[in-house]
Amino acid sequence: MSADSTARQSAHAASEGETPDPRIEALVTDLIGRVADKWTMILLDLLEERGEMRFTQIARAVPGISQKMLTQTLRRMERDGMVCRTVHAVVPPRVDYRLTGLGQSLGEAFCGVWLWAERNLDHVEQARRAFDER
Amino acid sequence: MSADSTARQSAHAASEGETPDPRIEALVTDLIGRVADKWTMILLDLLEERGEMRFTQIARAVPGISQKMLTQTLRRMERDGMVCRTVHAVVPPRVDYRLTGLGQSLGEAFCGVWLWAERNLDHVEQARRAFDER
DNA sequence: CTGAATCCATATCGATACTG
DNA sequence: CAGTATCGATATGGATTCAG
Repeated sequence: MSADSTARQSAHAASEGETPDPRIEALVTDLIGRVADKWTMILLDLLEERGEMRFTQIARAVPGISQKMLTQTLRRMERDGMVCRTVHAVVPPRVDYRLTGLGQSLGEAFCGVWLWAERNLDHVEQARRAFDER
Repeated sequence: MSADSTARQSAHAASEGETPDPRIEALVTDLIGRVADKWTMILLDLLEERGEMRFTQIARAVPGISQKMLTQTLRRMERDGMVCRTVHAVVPPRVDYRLTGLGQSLGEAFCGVWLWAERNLDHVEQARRAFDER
């Protein structure tokens, strides 16, 4: 980690310990907080793998999700500029969702986390069992 | 994204659309859900930047966090094998926290997400304003 | 089919007070 | 100093119902 963009450097530069310029920290934190929830990440991964999908198709591909959370998550992703929503004026209604360039770039950024999770899954579960035995 | 580990491939291989082997999906999802919360990510970043830190030191370095959440997050990270907790038998008490190898590797995996957030912060805020004006 | 709206249970988090 | 315990407000998420 230890991000080395100019923004983050300025946030840590001044007096090192005391959160010198909280504004950027706060914004980044907020953004990550929004972006890093369970469903957003799953949808990001799904849409990157499968390209354009319609509502019901997504719902079927993500077993645990409720229709409410699906709508909510897609809306927020649309608002954040991650996905593009296309409404086809047909009956029955048909709405397609696909990642924008911004969404794709975020998906790529998260790729490392997915790989890490898959690779270290056993490791984490083992650590948990060891911890719980005390 | 589109993780290409053997685990994930097997999860998507069989019948492509219908979540063929939900077990691995569920575990990865769960793991990411735990790992990707706001405070965990911030602590991960902080400990990677600063190395070993003690409790109060961390609390001061993370302005928004409550003492409750700090303890809770550190405990969960310890349980998941991300951080190592060292209690020094002195008075007043002194407890040091540092990332394990597992924690470091996760921090590195998240580095890309941090950089993305910093780089695309303006982009996202602009997208939100555009969306909200409708 | 694609939602929006409502109800309700639970989880989360911050504030506060107390302890070894 | 480094926690634990508790309370209350708020957020979150699922189930259900209704609508264009």
